[in-house]
Amino acid sequence: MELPPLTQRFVLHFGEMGSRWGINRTVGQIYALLYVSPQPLNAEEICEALGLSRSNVSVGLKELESWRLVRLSHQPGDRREYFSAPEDVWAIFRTLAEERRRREVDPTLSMLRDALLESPGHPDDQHAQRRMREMHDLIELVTGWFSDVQRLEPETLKRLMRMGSRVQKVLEFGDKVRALPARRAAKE
Amino acid sequence: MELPPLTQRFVLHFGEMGSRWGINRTVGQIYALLYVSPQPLNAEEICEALGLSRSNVSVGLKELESWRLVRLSHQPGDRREYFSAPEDVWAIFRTLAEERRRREVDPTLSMLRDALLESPGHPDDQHAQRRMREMHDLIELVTGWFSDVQRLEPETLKRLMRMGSRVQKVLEFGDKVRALPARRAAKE
DNA sequence: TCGAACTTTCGGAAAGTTCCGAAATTATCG
DNA sequence: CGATAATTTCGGAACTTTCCGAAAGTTCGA
Repeated sequence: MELPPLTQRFVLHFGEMGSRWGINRTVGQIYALLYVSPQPLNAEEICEALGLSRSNVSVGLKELESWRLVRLSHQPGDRREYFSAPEDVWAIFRTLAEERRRREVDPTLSMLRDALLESPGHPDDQHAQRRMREMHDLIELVTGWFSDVQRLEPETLKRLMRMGSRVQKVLEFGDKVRALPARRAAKE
Repeated sequence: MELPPLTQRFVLHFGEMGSRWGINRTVGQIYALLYVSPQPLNAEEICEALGLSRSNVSVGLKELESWRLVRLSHQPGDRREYFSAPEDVWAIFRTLAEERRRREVDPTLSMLRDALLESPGHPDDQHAQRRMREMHDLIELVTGWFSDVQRLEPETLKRLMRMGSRVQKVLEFGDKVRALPARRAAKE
């Protein structure tokens, strides 16, 4: 691997972090490289740059595709596939959040939904079910809110985030102004 | 393992998910058990309930402690340690978010900060650094906002989340009302 | 301070993951 | 329809993680 120094540091760091992110070192390195690369790269170039075997890179790219984190493109008069990360870092963030949700929370949510339909006989299971309901409600609230917010324009989202906890003020204020039954929030 | 059926399903599910969450099966099962258990459990009881070795449970509990996800308690006249999950599922959620941030994003943020102080010589590194800045700014914005919001009361937070994307409206509204230099947001 | 009750650490077997090179497969061009 | 370039799959070696039982360490009452 002979990359310019900053790029190298970035790539190696992502490789190390890979395990914590639930992807492996190779996949982390590949994505880091694509992310900072000024132009799309083909598989061979990735092997070259990172000192990985061709097959390993192939599998790594498939993995990244399954995360919807890479874009494919072609160069005229060249039938190799070229890979790149999306330009917009917010798009990457959103995809990551969506995929993580799909893999890490949806299965649990559906398991909880099923469990809540049962009528437990054992008293311990009755308590367990109450706990599951608490967890279920929290997850629904958080993920539902997340997908709402994800539909906002990046600019709106940025503005919202920069407000931080000052939203609270606005919220209270808004409440007072439109304290009319017709405009009340749906649930609760 | 002979747990009542609902509890059993919950425990097994968390075990399976464990790998996706970055903890292992055993740790997932232990936490699931503590979460639904009507009272604190000692290590021996956990072994018993889940059919795990004593040492394995010991390590698993240490792991959960390092995540700050378990509470320790004692029974009068019994010097074994009793473990439980916090009552409040929001507290669990917050701890999880904080720890994940600490482990999964802070190291990257600090690596990026360092990288942004350099003056890259290679042109590819100059591009790389621009990309790193984009990533850095996004992470700072998101995590900063997160820690702001985390300081809100759970009730306020719930209200905020139930509003979903309607916040946008309130935001625009608030903007119009207090369109005075003195109250402008700090950054932009 | 001794010993019983707990807890943790250690060493290694079993299981799982990563990653390579070779072989097989697929796609594209003449 | 081959020939050839590109990609994917396969089999197995190297490495890592998980998890047990045994040994060592800690804590606390008598």
